Amino acid sequence: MPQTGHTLAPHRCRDCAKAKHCLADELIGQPSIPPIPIQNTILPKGRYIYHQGDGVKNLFFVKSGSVKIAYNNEQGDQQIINFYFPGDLIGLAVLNHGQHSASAVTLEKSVICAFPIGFIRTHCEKLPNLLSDILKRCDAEIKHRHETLLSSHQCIASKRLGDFLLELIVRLGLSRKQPVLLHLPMSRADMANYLGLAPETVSRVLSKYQKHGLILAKKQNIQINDLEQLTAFVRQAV
Amino acid sequence: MPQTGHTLAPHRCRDCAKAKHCLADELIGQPSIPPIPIQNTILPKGRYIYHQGDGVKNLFFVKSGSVKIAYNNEQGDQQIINFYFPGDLIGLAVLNHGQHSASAVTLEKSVICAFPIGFIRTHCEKLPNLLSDILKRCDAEIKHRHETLLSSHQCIASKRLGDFLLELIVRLGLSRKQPVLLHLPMSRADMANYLGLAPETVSRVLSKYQKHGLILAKKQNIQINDLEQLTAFVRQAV
DNA sequence: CGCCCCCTTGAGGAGCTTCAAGAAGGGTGG
DNA sequence: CCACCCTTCTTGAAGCTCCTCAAGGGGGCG
Repeated sequence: MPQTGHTLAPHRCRDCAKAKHCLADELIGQPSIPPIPIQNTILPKGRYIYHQGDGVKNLFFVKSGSVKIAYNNEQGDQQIINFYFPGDLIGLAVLNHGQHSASAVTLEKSVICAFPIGFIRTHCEKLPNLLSDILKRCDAEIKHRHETLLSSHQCIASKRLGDFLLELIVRLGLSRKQPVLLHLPMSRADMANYLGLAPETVSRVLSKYQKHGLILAKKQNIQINDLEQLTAFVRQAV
Repeated sequence: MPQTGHTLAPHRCRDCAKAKHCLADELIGQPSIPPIPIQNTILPKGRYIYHQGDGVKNLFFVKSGSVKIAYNNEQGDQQIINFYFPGDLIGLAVLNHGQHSASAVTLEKSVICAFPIGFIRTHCEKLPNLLSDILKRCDAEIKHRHETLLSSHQCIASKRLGDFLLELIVRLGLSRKQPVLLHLPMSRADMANYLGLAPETVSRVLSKYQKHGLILAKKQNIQINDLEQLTAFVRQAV
């Protein structure tokens, strides 16, 4: 991790309130495993966790805040690959790789935990749950990328965006008690880039939803009034 | 590998004419490494090498022919992820994974070589070149997926298709002496699905290229008359 | 020889983008 | 604390790309 953030005091996983939702769950109370040399860092908005091309040294656990992963090609065009939220692990599908295929940037003030890859490699055989958890997350990640590609090739804008909102509700573990209050840490431009749309189109679709009473969109905050109807619309749409 | 193909006689890498372009290159003449239990199979057109959801047991090397990788969602929609040609390795980015995230199907009569993953895991530390070759291929694969996603979100049909043709020329190692003769083993529908277009659009773009004298399209066979102009067009297009 | 599938071509229209202008919100400096 | 600015978001109008629907052509295989 670059020296751009504020590094907190050295960290013991057994003291971490989030350990249950983290890789480290299994590591707690394993006397045979040495303490993990965790870097626990608090980063402001817009800070790079790593840059595309950097060597892969850590897996990163999002404790709070949110992160976008962005790929840049030689012409300077950007493609946002995915967004990450508390409980997510960043850097998967790169466990074998020499360098990061894209950059990771915080979308808001975030606390990020760094796990040295070397440690995971060394101890994964003693910790079968650790490995199987990583594999499960990898599988989900790859499936997600296939799904989004399929969706961006075959579905209209309002379905893609609706799917995105519904997915966020699930991933953020929001209560389904209505109205659902959804905070979007990314800009309209980021959402649009991720979904393969123009920012104006994202605005228009949200306005359309609002006109039908499904949601109430106030910049970064979306209040979802009718989850069933939104779900029904998304299911039925192409 | 399913029992749907014709399994050739047990195979020794040192006898394989393609070994130089294969994982096995380094394995030849290593007395400390036991012989690889290679399955060498000849498959007709349209045969599955593996199905989505199957357990991952092998990496597959394409010795001849071609293969498409296709993801199917629960609704039965399909997304073609990539195409593979002689010299390519299938099953990368899954070295860590329990099951295949998509299906692999031959596009024509093909000879496919199966490397047991377990063997690779066991011996990769004794064979640094083997591992670094795999990592290099993985990196290229991930970068390729980012590029295609970016392209399908930002570029018009004729650029996407032109890029695809130019990429195939490079990947197939075709001589750049004009006219370049390019054989497309996949159907128009497969190309369209991969590029996120309608089959009719693929036809129309090829016709447009032909009208401008850049290519001569005869079903599966494309004769590229003016590689420079095609490249120039693709570079300049959005 | 005939069937079938794939490819091609045309016409029409839907959906999204682009361009442009205005509104709203957050941050900064006086 | 207020005024200003700048960025981001919204909304409108026009235009273009691509899709859908439909019909015709060609090659391969039985």
